Amino acid sequence: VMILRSRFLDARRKRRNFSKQATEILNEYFYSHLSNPYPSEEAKEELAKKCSITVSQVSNWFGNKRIRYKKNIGKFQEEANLYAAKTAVTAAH
Amino acid sequence: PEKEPVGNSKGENAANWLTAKSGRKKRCPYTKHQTLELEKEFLFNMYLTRERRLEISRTVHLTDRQVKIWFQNRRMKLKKMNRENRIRELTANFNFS
DNA sequence: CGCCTATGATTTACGACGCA
DNA sequence: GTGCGTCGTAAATCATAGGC
Repeated sequence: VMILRSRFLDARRKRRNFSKQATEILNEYFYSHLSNPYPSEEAKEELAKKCSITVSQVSNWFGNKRIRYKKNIGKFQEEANLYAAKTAVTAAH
Repeated sequence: PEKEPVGNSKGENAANWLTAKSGRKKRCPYTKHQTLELEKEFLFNMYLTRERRLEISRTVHLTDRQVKIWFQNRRMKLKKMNRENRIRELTANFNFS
């Protein structure tokens, strides 16, 4: 129990990158709303739940993503195409 | 409750978000000393009178607008910390109690 | 291992809106 | 009308995780 406790409390100190699945979900939303990538509070809550992160973390992620995307669209082109293709496939079925 | 609605109703309002907000002062990180003084004052009271604000702004060499905004931001930070601490306590209770 | 970049979080600064 | 409140955000910066 003590080990679990300390591990849990450490989790707030040490930053952890989000899981691959979480990043996947966030990117899917971002690139499928590229004309206006500003999720509502409700959408943020849903994304947070699906990604197992907090709403604040969702906000941080979108804030970082928007600024970094627009600072260098070229760098994200491949990623954009990838998710565009992915959502096109899921939409067709 | 849609915030940040610069006009924009429902429809397609394409790549306007890519437009940089220009004319804004560049963010300038405050010194340790400035932050410490502001934090001390915040501990004393979260809200400033005009008098106190002017006084502080002189001692830390910031404009009174900067001090006002710093307190606004600081209050938002505190609010966020409280929000997340409550959630953490609940989660901690669930794991081991 | 050290260096480097990607990434998540935090810090300034402001516009939009509310209220007294 | 003015002035300060919150809220959501842009943009820069910080801290460090992780890859090479």
